[in-house]
Amino acid sequence: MAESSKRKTHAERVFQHLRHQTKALSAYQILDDLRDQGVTAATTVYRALDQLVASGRVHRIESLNAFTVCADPRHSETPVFEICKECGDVTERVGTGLTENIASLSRRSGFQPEHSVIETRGRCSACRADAQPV
Amino acid sequence: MAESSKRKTHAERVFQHLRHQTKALSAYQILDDLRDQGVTAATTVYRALDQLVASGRVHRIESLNAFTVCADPRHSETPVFEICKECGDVTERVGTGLTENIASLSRRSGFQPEHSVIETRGRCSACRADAQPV
DNA sequence: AAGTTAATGTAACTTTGTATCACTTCGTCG
DNA sequence: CGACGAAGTGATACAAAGTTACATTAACTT
Repeated sequence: MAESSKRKTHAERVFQHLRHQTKALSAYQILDDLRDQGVTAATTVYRALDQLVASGRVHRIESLNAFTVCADPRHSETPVFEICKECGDVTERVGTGLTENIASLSRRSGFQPEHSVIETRGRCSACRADAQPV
Repeated sequence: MAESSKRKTHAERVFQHLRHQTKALSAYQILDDLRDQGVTAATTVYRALDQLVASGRVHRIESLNAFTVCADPRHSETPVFEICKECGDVTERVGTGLTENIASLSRRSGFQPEHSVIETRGRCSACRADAQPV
């Protein structure tokens, strides 16, 4: 296997696995899914997730105790996660001015924000369409 | 005891206890604190918290797995919780237009929000003052 | 080859949350 | 009054989420 000298770490495997999901996965779910790729320890999964979150490639969804890939690691705006309570899909939205909104609130209260979490639960457009009355 | 026929439930004790805190408490912390008032089961604490959250008297802080009283159960705006990473105090702020902000984002994406969580981690004004350089 | 560091594993453990079933308390209604 | 049902509580066991401590292996350096 000459060409790809990239060492494949478990962190990379975790990332790749998350990329192919539309839902956020819990650490233990990831562990289960990756057992056949040689990931056997919860510790390892958590370490991988720590790195990935620290490097901004993955987000933790606090209200689900779960993880999902970052849609676009380049921007710095605080993202909003839309969590559909029917299908469970998680969608990241960015660039909404919410960061500034929170920051301005903080200016008033004297609080210095460093990291914000915005998660909203509801129904995604697909599920709304499905549930349309006759 | 004629006048107050109110039976004191554990839910009420949990609420009263939370009222006197500046930090959010975990369910098990509450359990420990209320043992001397006869609360002995985690189940009971969780049941109490379920009720209190459902009735809007208590909020769950997702990023802490902890609970705090609602500052003002009357309004319907989505609150922002400021969590100081130094002293741990949690402060609820309301009336910032964030609800509308998220709603307008949703209008674009077709998502129908029902409940939002906004939590921001940083330093409160008191801790900033303490840490002021010479 | 030896030494160092990064990656992984094992195992035990803590914290957080739920399920089940039993028991008590209390109001209500006949 | 007494039966009955609903609400409140507890004990126990368990499941899920997360951490700690320490050993081991793979890889990189010199």
